[in-house]
Amino acid sequence: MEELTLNDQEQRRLEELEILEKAGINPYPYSYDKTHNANAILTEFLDENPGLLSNVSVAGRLMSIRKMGKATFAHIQDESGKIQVYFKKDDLNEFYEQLKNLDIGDIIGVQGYVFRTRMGEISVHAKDAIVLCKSVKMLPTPKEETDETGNKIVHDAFADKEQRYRRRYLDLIVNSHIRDTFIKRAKIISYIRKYYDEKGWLEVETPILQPLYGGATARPFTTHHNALDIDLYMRIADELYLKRLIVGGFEGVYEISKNFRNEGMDKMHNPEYTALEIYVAYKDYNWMMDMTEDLVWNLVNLIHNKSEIEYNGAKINFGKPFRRAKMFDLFREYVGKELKGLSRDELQKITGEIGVEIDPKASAMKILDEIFSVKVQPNLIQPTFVIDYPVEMSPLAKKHRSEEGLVERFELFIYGSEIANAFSELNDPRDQRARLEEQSRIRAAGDDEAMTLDEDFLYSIEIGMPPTAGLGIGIDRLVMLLTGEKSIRDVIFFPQMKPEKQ
RNA sequence: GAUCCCGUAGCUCAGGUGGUAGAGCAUUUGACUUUUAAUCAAAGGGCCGCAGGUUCGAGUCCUGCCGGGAUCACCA
Repeated sequence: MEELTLNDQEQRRLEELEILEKAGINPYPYSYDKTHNANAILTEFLDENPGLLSNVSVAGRLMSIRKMGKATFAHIQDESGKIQVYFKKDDLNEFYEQLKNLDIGDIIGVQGYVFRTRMGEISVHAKDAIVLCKSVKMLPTPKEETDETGNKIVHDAFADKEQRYRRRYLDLIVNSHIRDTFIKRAKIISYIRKYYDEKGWLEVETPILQPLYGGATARPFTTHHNALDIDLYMRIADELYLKRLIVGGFEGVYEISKNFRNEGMDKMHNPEYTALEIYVAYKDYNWMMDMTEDLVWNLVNLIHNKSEIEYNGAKINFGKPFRRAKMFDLFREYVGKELKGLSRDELQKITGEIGVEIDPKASAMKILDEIFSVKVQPNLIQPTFVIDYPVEMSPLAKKHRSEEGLVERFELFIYGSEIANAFSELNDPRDQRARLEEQSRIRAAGDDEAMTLDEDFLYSIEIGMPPTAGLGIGIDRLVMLLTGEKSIRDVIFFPQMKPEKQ
């Protein structure tokens, strides 16, 4: 028990528990035969033929009780929704007496027939009922009202975000609509699996504990393996392992992986988050763009049954094809200047002119990145593939086939947020070694986010990787977009929170 | 990490210039055999986030700390 002292209501519930037991009732029985969920009853009931549901059993959590002497109405809530239950003293012997020992929050099973009340609500008339779990703590108790226009008004909603995140189970019980967000999340992930599996690509698992971390620029979590007495890092990306599998002969592999990044938290970042990465041999980034577009289009239609959605007041149209724009063209469009080929100092001068603040020590790459995120990115509301990045920004991407100084890379932006990142994967071992060595120099110069040099990965590239297209998608952000949620914490069941200190 | 705002009953919230802690819902008792934010009558329930300080007196003023939210910085 968290608290040593019980409040009066907790004490009372424990007393009720004992009363039930003394009456020979097990408040925690082992199973219950449930024939229907709440939603099934509501959809299957026919006023012309109520006999169809003359004997059903439902089970769920008591969410409201309205006692009227010798009759009692209650709502129980199961996974599918709520159903009203009607208890009539004459129809129930000892259970009606036990009703006074039940509270909101207890789980019960009810068997009886379905009917429509005078007030018009489809309800289960109880012939028998049983306690399935006695709750000994109070539940936050919102009340719902339906106004004349049919809108639901919730009173005293359990709205404290901190409590909602820390005690997600309460949030799920009481704010039942948030359940939908997580059901959609599960649908999205399972659709992605189906989409890839049907194409014959293999879902794989690669190490979360890695002796060297790589595949992205980010600070890792460090942990320690006792038997080996070595430090290990929790993965920041699975890219380097998935490419090893392509080297090994698989021609399409994907992983839906938890990545861990030791960085700040806010409504777009949780220290652990879910990424999808996929690598397909003999393909390039153009092909991957088509595939990404098709996948995202399908997901939007899966969730919304149409290809235009509204997010935070903005209409977003996923009609194919998505806009495709070269990075430096976007700079011309939104900054009004040609930034291609400019030196670091020239870029810095421009930041002053256009009012973008940068770290005075920032590299040319970082300055470009900063200008992009301040001046360009917020304008990319409609789905936009930004393509062809400077080589320095992308140490794992293949040099552009026709444009000097660029790589074949795209990122998909929607509502100003980066959803996907992909490239024609670099498979020239000489170039790959040179790029990672350059990263090591940057790292040695003090940028602890630059990539580490993974000799085994280089070895695998030296063995030879076929031409390959690779893609990463931030699943949490995609789910946010598709469910309309504004904070990553609302699409993760248990977001990271600071521990509460006494 | 920085700035601003917030923390009072199980939940949602009130508590001008400091003066014995409030409401609605929830809970308890009673009435009520088709109610629905059920209703009516009565009752119980609080380390006012934590710790200091100012004061005769602090929920209220000051300082520090803990937790949260928003914005910014880093990142996906």
